Amino acid sequence: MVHTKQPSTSARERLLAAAGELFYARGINATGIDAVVERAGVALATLYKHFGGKDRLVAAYLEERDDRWRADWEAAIAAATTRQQRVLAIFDALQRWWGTEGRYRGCAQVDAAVEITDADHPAMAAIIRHKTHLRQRLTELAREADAAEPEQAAADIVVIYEGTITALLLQTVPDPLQRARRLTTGLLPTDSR
Amino acid sequence: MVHTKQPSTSARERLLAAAGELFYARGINATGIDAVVERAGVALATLYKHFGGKDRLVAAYLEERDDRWRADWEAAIAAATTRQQRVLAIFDALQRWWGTEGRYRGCAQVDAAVEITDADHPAMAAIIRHKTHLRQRLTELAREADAAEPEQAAADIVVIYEGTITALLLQTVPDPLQRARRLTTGLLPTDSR
DNA sequence: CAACTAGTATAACGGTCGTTCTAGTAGAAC
DNA sequence: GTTCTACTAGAACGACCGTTATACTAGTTG
Repeated sequence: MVHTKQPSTSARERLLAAAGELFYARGINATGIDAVVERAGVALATLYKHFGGKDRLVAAYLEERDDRWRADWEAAIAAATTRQQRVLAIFDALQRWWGTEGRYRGCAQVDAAVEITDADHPAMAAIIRHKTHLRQRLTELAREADAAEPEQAAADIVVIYEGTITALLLQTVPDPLQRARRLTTGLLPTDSR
Repeated sequence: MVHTKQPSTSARERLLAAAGELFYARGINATGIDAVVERAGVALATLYKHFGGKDRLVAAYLEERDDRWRADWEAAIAAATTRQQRVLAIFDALQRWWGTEGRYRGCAQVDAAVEITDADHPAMAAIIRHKTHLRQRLTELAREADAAEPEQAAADIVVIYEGTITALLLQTVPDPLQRARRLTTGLLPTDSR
């Protein structure tokens, strides 16, 4: 049989897309390399050519997701009208992801941190990178919103943010996003507009 | 019921102890049944005799941990001096667990919810049971502390609590426990004692 | 004594895991 | 026209997975 059709997207992109769907939906450890390859419609050797192994594919999956998250978050920040709402925009972005995912499974980086126990795993760097940026960007936003202690406010918001994600995952609490916005608002000076 | 309590203490208990250590430290999916059996110093058939399979062993592991958590939490509540501090006692108990675990891996029930995707898994009931009790008990404590809306306060505290656990796991934030106590205190009326 | 119980040790089952290897094809570049 | 690149299909690997089965031991109990 002749297989002349050239794929519209590159093999690497389709591998990342397949890995993104399967790792997030079924978990990293429960998802075999064969399943990723099959969903991507790609040869097994191509995966090893591009990523060298499962561990590095997992790391790439987390970084790709981080990139997308940052873009969506920044979009939500840009759409906010007040400096206070720019801080709250993280929950707008979270709400969007929560509603968009086929079945919400929480933060991919946190999930990975739960599944991976080896500290030397290449995915660890991606997890730390994601959470470090989260805190730094929130600190900037809190400072712009005239928070008395921007670093402290940002750290508090991180706690609230992580709790919101878990609450959305477990469905243990009604309206966690609304709660998070209210709790966060209490940490910021009232908007001068 | 003819099946009265036999003095079969060691085998079952040692299986639960081994499962508790391995599942929590290495994750559920990454821990094989053989490793549990080996650590427990027990025959493989004994595991199947008592639990019928891995899924039910996982569920038993989560329930055993929930029992221990409740006991420690209640002890922390009993040790608190004011009604406000009785609400905050959940963070005393959390701090104790965080400091006691060899290596803290977050809430076992949340970790299990991340690893398990099948909604029919017997462990799901244990997870829901744990989180439901959490909210109900917090509601009682908030009511006793004269919170204006005990259910709402308890739900807020759950969000803060879950966020604290994730923050402790990822070490992404300084002093999450202190933060949680301060945020929670803001949700309660000042103590009249 | 005989039956039952709880436990032991060991082997085998079909299946999946991540990884490596061989061999081949289509198209672009030199 | 040959080489190079990106990809394909498929097989094989040793290891481990959860589960089941067989056969045996020791202590209790009727």
